Amino acid sequence: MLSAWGRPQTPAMPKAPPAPTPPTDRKVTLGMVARASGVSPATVSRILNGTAVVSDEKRTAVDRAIAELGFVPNPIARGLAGGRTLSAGVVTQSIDSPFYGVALRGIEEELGRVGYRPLFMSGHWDPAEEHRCIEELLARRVDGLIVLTGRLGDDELCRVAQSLPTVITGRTLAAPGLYALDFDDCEGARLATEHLLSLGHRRIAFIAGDPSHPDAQQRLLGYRAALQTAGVRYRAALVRPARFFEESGRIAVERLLASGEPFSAIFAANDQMAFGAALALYERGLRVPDDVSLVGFDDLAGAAHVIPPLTTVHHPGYDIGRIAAACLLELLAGNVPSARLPAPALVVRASTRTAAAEA
Amino acid sequence: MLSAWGRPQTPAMPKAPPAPTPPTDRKVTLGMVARASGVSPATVSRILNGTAVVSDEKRTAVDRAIAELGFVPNPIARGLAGGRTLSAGVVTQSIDSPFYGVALRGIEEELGRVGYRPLFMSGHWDPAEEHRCIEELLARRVDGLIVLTGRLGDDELCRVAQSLPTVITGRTLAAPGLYALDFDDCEGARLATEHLLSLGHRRIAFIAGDPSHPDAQQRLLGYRAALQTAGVRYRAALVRPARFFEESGRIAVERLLASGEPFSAIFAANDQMAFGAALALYERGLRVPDDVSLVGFDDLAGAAHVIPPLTTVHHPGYDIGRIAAACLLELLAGNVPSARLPAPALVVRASTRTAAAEA
DNA sequence: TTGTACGCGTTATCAT
DNA sequence: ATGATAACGCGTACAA
Repeated sequence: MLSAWGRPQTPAMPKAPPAPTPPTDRKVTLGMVARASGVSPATVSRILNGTAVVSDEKRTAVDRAIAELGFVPNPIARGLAGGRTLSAGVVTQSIDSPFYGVALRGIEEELGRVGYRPLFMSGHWDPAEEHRCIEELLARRVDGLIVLTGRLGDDELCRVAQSLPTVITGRTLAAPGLYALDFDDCEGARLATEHLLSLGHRRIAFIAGDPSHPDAQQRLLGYRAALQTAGVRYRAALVRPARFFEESGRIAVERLLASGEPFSAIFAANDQMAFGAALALYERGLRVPDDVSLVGFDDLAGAAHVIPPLTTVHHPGYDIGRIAAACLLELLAGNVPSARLPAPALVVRASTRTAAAEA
Repeated sequence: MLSAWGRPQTPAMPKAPPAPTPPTDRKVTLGMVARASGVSPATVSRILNGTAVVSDEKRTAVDRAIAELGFVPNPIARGLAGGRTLSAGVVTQSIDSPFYGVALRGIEEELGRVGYRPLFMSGHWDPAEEHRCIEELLARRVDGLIVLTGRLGDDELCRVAQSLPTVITGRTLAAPGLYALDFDDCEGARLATEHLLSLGHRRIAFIAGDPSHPDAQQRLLGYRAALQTAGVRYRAALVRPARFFEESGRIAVERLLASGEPFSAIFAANDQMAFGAALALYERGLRVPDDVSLVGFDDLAGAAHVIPPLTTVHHPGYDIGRIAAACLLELLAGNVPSARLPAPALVVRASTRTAAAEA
């Protein structure tokens, strides 16, 4: 292995061929194909779309012409004439979000299987911006829409869905043209809290995320539900709002520490805040999990490789994207989707352990 | 702060208005605006595009009609007629890459300032796939192209640039219609290594990244250059290839440890591998920075919040995206871009310290 | 300054 | 089964 690095050598060329390079001249139109193969444009179109039965001889002639000229249909013209653009609008919250990123990948892959392309736009958790995104997407004549959670009103979503097949994640909602895919955040949070409780923790702090955020609300509910089931009193002083980023989680824990309120475990409403929480503890000389147990939520790609590897609730971003896209495709095909999201599952790693004897 | 969580209350509504909701009926065409305002379609078009001077009375009449009807120009039709789609193709490597993600955000923001939209496609570091992405983007008639690094041959890139304004990052290249934005990876790696050397480290391991990856090659060069300048012998046994992911970095360090080759510091060619390296050390009971100093490359969003906060080379992904987009816009406007990328800079955090006395 | 007429590349609706 | 012909919504010569 190392030898390739130790001594000079001819640069390792990537092994893919130097590009197939068909005559793919741009500007080859359907009309040119028609003329070249001695048929009418309509026939070429029919062959391309399988719209009608065409005689075999014409078909082969056209196929040959297409190959020889390197014809590529123009989606723009297709969109104008046929009303389909083979593209789907996707409203995400931030194109570089570590969680939604994998969802976008799922969407891209699933859509790509049938020639559809996603058009991504970021709403930044702002209803007004999300509204603008949708307007723009509508203007660009996307064939369908996927909205990843977001804060848009249910009513507006339903309105949009009337004119455009729409899949929404992160909420439960039913309307014509709309399909909702809800993840059970509450149950996930319950699992996380229950895990901590089963390890003997009783004073479990909760870094809650933005109170106006629907996911955050559900996770808080799950936390409270688990506490209640276990007969552990809910203490408002152990619950800290934050803003879903590392720094925010860190500050929340610093304040918690400063407040003097005792706790032996922390459940953060997402992994990023959990990372920040871990840092705050570290800076105070507190060790995870020996002094404080820590659980996150999302199971980001990095969660398995932080120190110590983070126990967290698996939030299947990739599947969410893939399934949302599959459902949109169903809607576009005139079918009624029936797919559902996987249930949340706890991933136990190294950031949690049994509680020391407690007061 | 906490009170909002502790007791029930009316749910905090996001403060944005419930959507402006103009009469925005879809299907309002330019022709309808023309009729409604008593002018010709051409005049409406001219007003929309500022193509010619129009009398004030007609202009106001048209503006009013546009507002009243809620007219939105159809980009599809615009694309067909005018040849411009107001969209730019972006070939990235993976839509969920932690590094390129912020670059995409930069692109999205910069392009959005002038009404342009990015069309993202993932090439997955495969020249054949990148080729397909470009074909698809060409078919969709994007006005320009941004390619984020990638492995496509220089020759093919130049060919594409002849028919489509193109900005490429991660290499130096000049051709008509093409603008290249190269980041000095070599210098960045030199800075990192130099930092370690200045702290007294002499046996510095290098987790190198994929040898076939251009960035990896440059970073190796920088590492060697710094060593040479300092008169420290290059040891092939301290250099380990890996694949730019956490797990890969972890395995590389495990092997390094198993090899028995002594070292007091590790420089990883990207942050993700550095995270993996830190984990491998942790699992062996080795502490960062007390036992081993660690430096990464990229300065990912998470680098400041891992334990301990990672010393790393700042790789300005956001700026790269923003600047690439700005350059493409220049190209589109017929100008010659001249922007350059910021120089690499070392960010010293808590993962490095002076070397203990060495053998 | 403004309007007319045509074209962009494709699909859809008629005929045949 | 196939071919004219008319949209699709807009930009742009060209003419006025």
